[in-house]
Parts: sequence; structure tokens; C-alpha cells
Amino acid sequence: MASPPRFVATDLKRVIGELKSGREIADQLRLMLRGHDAITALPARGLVGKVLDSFTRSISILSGEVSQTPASEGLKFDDSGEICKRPSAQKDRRGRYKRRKTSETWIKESSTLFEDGHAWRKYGQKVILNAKHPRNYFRCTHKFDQGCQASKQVQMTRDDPPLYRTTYHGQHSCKNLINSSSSRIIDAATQDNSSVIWSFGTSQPEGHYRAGDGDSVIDVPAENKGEDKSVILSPIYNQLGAAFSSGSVGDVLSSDVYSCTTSTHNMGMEIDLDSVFGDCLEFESLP
DNA sequence: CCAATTTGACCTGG
DNA sequence: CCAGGTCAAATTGG
Repeated sequence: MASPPRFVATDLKRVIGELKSGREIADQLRLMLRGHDAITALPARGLVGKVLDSFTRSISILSGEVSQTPASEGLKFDDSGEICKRPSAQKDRRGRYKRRKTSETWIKESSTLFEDGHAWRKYGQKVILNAKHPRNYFRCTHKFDQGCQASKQVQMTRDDPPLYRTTYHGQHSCKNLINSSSSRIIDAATQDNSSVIWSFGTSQPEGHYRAGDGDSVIDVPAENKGEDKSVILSPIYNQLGAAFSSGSVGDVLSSDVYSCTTSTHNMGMEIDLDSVFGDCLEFESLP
């Protein structure tokens, strides 16, 4: 009898925004659960995964409704089939831009670039202020295949003794690894990186291992062939995680230096390390 | 021919 | 407003 609920596009946007924030919070909860025991956290992880899935589905449904609404803001820009040399200027990209959320971040500094087990796709490069070298932006190749949210940034921070800083964001949820044995990768890591510094945390990590940032730690023969300037690939946390838990990392990477700093939260580091590295977690996404 | 990279415009948080 | 992060058309390479 009462008037049926009528929503305008503004309401839909607000609802979508609420759902997105809810999904973000659920994702943070998922990240926190990684730091707990697998036995107790396993069912919770499954539930959180379903919650995330539900949020995502709801958002997509509502987004579809918004785009269906004829009077909504989503106007189709007139496509006259003209030879538009600059279609990007007309395309409405508002709302499509997704800046990285607050996800866990860790940094690796290495004297060289080496391949890892993951496939990356470069999607951008920016000149950074007061930086001699540009920063390169990569995302997982399987971002759209499997919804893998992992990304990284690589930037050369030092020239004379070459030093690359790689910043990772998010975990790999994809199962695709470059076809190579883990021992081989670790061996390559040993050869190419006599000094490696890892740092974990969500805040600025520079202050934590600044002591190890000197030449005493990073001491590598600068006889590298400077051929590969643009090929920037990154480390193998999965394999390294296995090495960590098996305790053989000391043998394999004896000269490396790992600096870990916990985030501002109360997650234990070792547990975090294990869960961060070890699993390519599989949330069964679809029944 | 398809997929990855390049590159400049676009978008957003601080 | 600006610096940094992202998008996507054009280009390149296998």
C-alpha cells in the first residue's frame, strides 16, 4: 500500500559505497586471520571468504542496476564513429579508478633484479620527485583471470652500486607460478643477490633497517651485466616461505639479511611470516 | 594475431 | 593543487 521503495542513483551509489567499505573491513579481517593458528582460523577464513564474496556480488548487482538505469549519470558518451584521436579524454573514467586500499606491504631491496615464480604485468611508470629513476608499477598477470590482487612497485634507488627497491602489496591468490623448480629459483636468488633485505609492515619501513642499508650489508660485486634495465621481476615469497619454515634458509641464503618489522597491529611476526609466505590460500570462490 | 609494454592522460588522497 | 597511482589507446614483439 505504501509507496514502494524508490531509489535514485545517489542512493545506489551510497549503498555501493557502504558495501565497498564493508568488503574492505571484511578483507582486513581476513588479513588479521592470517596471523592466527590455522586450526582455529580455518573455518573463520572460509566464512570471511564467503562474506567477501557476498559483498562483491552485491556490489556487482547494484552496479549493474545503476548502469541499467536510463536516467542515471552513466551517460553514454556519444560515439559517432568519428576518428577520435583522443578518446581517452572523452571517456568517463570516474568511479572506475581504484586506488590501492590499505593492505599489507613489504619491501625487498636487492642489488639486482631476478625472476620469481610469478607473472607480472607492467601497467605504469612514473617519475618520482627527487628520484633519479622512475618507479615501475606491476600487477599480477592473473588479476582478471583469477582475481589476484597482488601488485608491486619496483624502483632503482641507487645507481653506482645498483640497488632496487621492490614494494609488494597484497597476496597472490592465483595458483600460477612460472614453471621452474623452487631450488633453482633459490639458487638463482643466491647467485644474484648476495644481499637481500626484506622488510614487512604497513608503515614507512626505512627507519627500521636503516642500519643494514649501508654498504656493509649491501655488498655485491658490481660486475653485473647491465643488460636488463627494463626487465624487472620480483622475488619468490612462496619458495622463500618454504625455506623459512623448513629452516634451510640459513644454508641457502647465508649472506642475505632479512629484516622484519611487524605492522602497527598486534600480529605476531613469525606467524605472520608463515602465513604470508606459505600459502596460496584457496578460498573456493564459486560453488 | 594476440598479448605485453609504452606512454600520456586521468584520478585521488594528502 | 600536486605528487603519485592507475587506466587504456597505441605500439611493439613473439
